[in-house]
Amino acid sequence: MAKILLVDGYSILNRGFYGVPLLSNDAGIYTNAIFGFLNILFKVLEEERPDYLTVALDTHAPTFRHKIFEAYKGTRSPMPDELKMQLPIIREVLSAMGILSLEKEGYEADDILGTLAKRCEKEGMDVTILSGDRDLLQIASDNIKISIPSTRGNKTETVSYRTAEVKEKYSVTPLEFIDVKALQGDTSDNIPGVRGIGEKTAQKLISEYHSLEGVYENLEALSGKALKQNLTEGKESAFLSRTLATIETDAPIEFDVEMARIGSFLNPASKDVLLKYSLKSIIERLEKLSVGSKDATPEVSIYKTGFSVIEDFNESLAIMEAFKKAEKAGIFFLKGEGLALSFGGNTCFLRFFGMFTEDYVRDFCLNDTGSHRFLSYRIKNTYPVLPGYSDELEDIELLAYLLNPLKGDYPLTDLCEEYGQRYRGSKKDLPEGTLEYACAAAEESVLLYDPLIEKVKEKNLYKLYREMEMPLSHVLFSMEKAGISVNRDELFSYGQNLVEGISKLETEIYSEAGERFNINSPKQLGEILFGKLNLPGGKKTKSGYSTAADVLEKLSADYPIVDKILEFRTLSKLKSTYADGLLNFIAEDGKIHTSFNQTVTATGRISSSDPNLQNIPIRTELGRLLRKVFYPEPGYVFIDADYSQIELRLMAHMSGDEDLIRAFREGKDIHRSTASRVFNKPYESVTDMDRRRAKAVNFGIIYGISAFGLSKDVDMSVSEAKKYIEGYFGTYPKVKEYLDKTVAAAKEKGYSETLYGRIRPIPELKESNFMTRQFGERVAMNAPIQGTAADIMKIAMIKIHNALNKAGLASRLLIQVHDEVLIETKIGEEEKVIEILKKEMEGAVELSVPLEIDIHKGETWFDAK
DNA sequence: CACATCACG
DNA sequence: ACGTACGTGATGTGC
Repeated sequence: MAKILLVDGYSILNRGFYGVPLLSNDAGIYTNAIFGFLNILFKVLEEERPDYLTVALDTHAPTFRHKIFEAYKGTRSPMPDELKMQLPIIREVLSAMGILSLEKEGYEADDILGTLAKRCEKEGMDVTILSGDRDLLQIASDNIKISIPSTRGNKTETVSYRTAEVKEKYSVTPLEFIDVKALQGDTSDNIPGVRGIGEKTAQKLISEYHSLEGVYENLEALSGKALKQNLTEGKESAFLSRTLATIETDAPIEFDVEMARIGSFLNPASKDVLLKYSLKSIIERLEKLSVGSKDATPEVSIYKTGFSVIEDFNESLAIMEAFKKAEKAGIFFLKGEGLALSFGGNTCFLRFFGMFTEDYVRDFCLNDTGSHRFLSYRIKNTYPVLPGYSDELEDIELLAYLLNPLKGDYPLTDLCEEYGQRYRGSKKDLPEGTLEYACAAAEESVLLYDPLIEKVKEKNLYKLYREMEMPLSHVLFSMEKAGISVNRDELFSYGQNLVEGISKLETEIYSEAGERFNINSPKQLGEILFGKLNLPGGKKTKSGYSTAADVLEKLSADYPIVDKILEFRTLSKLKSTYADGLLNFIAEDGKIHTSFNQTVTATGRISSSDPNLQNIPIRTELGRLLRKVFYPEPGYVFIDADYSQIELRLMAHMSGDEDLIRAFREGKDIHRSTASRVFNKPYESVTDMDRRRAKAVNFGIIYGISAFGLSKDVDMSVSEAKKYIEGYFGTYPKVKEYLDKTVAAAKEKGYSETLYGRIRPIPELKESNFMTRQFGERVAMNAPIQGTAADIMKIAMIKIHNALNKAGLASRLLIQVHDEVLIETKIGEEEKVIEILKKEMEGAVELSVPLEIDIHKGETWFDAK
């Protein structure tokens, strides 16, 4: 049964004040009441182990009940200043500790407690009210327990009352207790009662007659003249007192029990606050505090796989301690669930519960991890519980990726099979995201680390791993966590604006086709265009006609329907993938947090998914407008930096071609320069057409040249394209030489290599199929270029991240798009950020050609490009 | 689940 | 004679 602890804030604070000698911190602020309050609270938390906790406070305005009693003012004894000054502090402390506190103008804390208690009881919860006085006894029931602390010496004991205990002690029911108070009065609560009637008499009368009405109906039967007279004179006061004494149980309080769920009391904020008030001993106590219900699940459960799940605070802490001391241990964090640890041959899952939370683990369990190796699988996802980055962290997935980047994914079962380790989940991989999977990941991180690291060292990939991929994983984590702000309304209306165009084109297409069909179906579209309408350019794919853009573009001039189809495609792409698609990814913080994948691409590039922020439109005007919905946080601007022609510069460097190198050193427009040399024209006389063709050739060179590909791109004949390529190689013979050499080396070694030793196996080179082998050759030419560019950007990102941190700047890396980075820049830090970008990107590596970047600043991503 | 298409570098 | 440019990820269709 779920359990809630409701605390009468000021009454416990009062208890604390009088129970603890006056203490003040260095600043002369008294904190003894806070100290006493927290100690009583923790004591009860440990005893009761509730799931939920709420503290009720009084506002300082007069309450409804007291307003009707005119003598309100002046009767309450003044609060000592030393206590009064602690009232705001308790709010600060509770808030920092993440404890829900409630107050409502016009209501006393009692009313809040009574209301919440009854409401929670109705929902089937077990309720404990912690209060310093007995007013709350009227709320007691079988499910509502009133706990009243009493401090004797150093010890705090609590006395608890449910219905039975109230009856036993006071001989009245909880409800009758109101009437007792109505007769007896309560000076501290400004309840007058009946003059001359004290506790004993009041109890006796109500236990006999059960109510004020009962007492007055039987007035004649009472013995004692004075008593009768007192009662008669005090009748009006008695009934008024009852109103005053009755605690409201239906106050209009907004309360969702989940707001009250107990989390981690100890976090950076609460630690700061507690230190500020010299309450260090509270921090120590919190570190040992064990709270949280154990009702719901057993402390330890064991899966068939043999992994155990721990849900006991003390045991979790003990395991964490042992874990920290282990020389080598596996760790795998499962968001919202807990974490799997594996060391000393044992693997278990510590489930988050109570105050054993993500924050708690990071800030207090793993704060000082010394020099122990923590091994993980995709450690980026475990960084949330790790306090910082160190060279002692390891990631077996990155190791496996470096050894063979072709796979794209690295399931634990595969790795186990490849490196001869047992896998507890039998042959099939355990379902991802489960506690068992997490355990297996932690365990296999330990088992697979040695064989993997050995292989990595053997293949000279260690430096790449240690100095590039591991530090980068931390940078990527930081980027993912930061996220990029998106204006939801603007994104939505961007999508709405597309709808009109889409439906207009739709009807036009239907009318020109003479029938309705699914334009998004290439199959149906092909039938209409090439079957029914008989357009030229028939079959192409195995499943029928090709309706790809390059095919349709050739027809668009002659057939208006084709142009409309192309526009329809553009618009529906923007709508479904970008407008609608991105809306689904806006998190509660108003940001999109993409995943930057580090083990996906064959070349060493990073990829982005869920959503992909590396393919946000830019090439067309309409698409580009989408970038206006990406904006920096208030007080920040975007600064975007992109490498200029990095791949061609690398081609110049790696081939060593003097003419190409010179062109870059002289700062020439590289496509124009290429055109000038290849077509034998003065630089100034190069036409746009010349330049466009040269640009296409340059791209071809990077992609692994083929005449057919080039001919398709620039719409010329294959033989013409061949001539262009020959012309290019004639002009830049070292490039030709380099490409030939690169392919030959790849054929011999079976893989290509970047400047930094990153390898890409190319099994296609050994295939008998000519086509496949050709493909392998293009890959062999492209991978070192694309891969080296990726390496350089990775180096730059690490340096940028570290430089920003080291300079103490608030600006941060948000997005990487292969040759571009986007920095959310704090206003005022622009110059420093630009300086860092220039230094770290252009200076990431020394080549025979300069590396240059273009920098743009803007209020949105649109403006920053 | 494969395929076609198209968004980016 | 073959029939392609390199690297990604998301969407919608249709088997």
